[in-house]
Amino acid sequence: MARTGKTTTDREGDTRARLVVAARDLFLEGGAASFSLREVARRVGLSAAGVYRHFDGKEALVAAACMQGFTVFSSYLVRALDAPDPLARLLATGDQYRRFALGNPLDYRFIFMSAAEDIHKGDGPATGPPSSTFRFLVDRVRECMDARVLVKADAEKVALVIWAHVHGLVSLRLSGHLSALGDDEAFAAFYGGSVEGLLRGLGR
Amino acid sequence: MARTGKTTTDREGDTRARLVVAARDLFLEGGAASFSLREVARRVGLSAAGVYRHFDGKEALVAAACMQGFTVFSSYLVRALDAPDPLARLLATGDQYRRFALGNPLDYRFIFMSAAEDIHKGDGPATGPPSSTFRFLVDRVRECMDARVLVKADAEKVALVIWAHVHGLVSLRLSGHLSALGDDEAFAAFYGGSVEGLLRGLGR
DNA sequence: TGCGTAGAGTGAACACTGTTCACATGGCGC
DNA sequence: GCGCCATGTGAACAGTGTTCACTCTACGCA
Repeated sequence: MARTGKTTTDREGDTRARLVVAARDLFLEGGAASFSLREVARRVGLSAAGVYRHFDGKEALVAAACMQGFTVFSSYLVRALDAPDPLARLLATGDQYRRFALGNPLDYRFIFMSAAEDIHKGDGPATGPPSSTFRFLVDRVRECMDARVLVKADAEKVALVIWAHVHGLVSLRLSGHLSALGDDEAFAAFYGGSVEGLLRGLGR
Repeated sequence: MARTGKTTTDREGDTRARLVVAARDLFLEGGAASFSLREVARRVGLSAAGVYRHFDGKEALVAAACMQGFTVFSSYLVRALDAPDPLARLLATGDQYRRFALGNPLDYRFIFMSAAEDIHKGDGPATGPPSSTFRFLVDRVRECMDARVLVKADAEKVALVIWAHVHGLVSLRLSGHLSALGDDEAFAAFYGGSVEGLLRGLGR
């Protein structure tokens, strides 16, 4: 059985890590459709069978490659904390979300647009990386409620509504259905007005 | 070159149609991942090479199979016209959209969650089946504006906002990220409240 | 009536893919 | 020094999409 946890020796961690970066490179080059375990092995100078010493199969390999997307995502989100007040931080959170999605479309697709069982399989409904970043949004919402800029309500449910709204805009954009809006800047403007309308309805 | 337009003889239309239904069956059984051109050919009693007399390749075959999803989608949407007044028709449109997505997840994924170039490739931004049904939503929005239940504004942009909101809720649900909400009925309730909040912000 | 042609369908082949198997090898602990 | 175990290998298997040269059959036309 392949080792899925932490590394034991330097050599093992070495080739495993090299497999992950090669897999990530290949994934970012052509997406999931043209992803090939054998090609990854080729780039690392390993036989195809050798990959199975480190990963349970193709799916596990691409999953490991995409896990790095979560780190990138977090690095975007955390910048929202620089904003001066609760409402600005909430809006900045959405802005960073949009920036991440448009700047890293393949990562975004994998994290938010594929069947979730593939990622955090078997766990409860509130586990896995997406939900850990979701808590970040809940905190921003609660902050706004405490500051009376949003009406008091179930912060988690309000956060879900905001998430769904932003995700809807962003994922339609990534799928090309909002291409009529123009370039990314025009989309950003549309996005801003849309979120504003939603927050208005949420009782500000 | 394979014939992509209308049928010429009965026999040709026959096997082409049989290929499409077999492809659709297979697609609905296992999704795009386990879809195989050879398996479709097998079910129809055709050699794999024979498929290329009717379709340009695997992608064209699954695209043709999924085109039927648009018909199903339209049959859902049109029921919204039974509602008595403009606002009810707008809300019913969203409801039917949600019902279609949850009842036909694979069709929904193909139509709204895959890269749009794969579907209406080469055409302008405002063509293809998704936009023809989008006009249905625009009409419902305009209807509401005429009846003063929504503030007058660019109906297309307001429709985009509503579409994105509903799509966000539905696609997060399909990806499993909203499973914490409970069963489909609980999700429907959440969905209703969410859309209500959005429309409130849109100036009702 | 016979002929030619165009389209439908075929099997074989090619170049891939993911996965498994028996086997080599090299470094580490006892 | 010996044995063990993780690491790695090549070969093989079953399957894939796609192409190619080849049949066969039905139809239009002289």
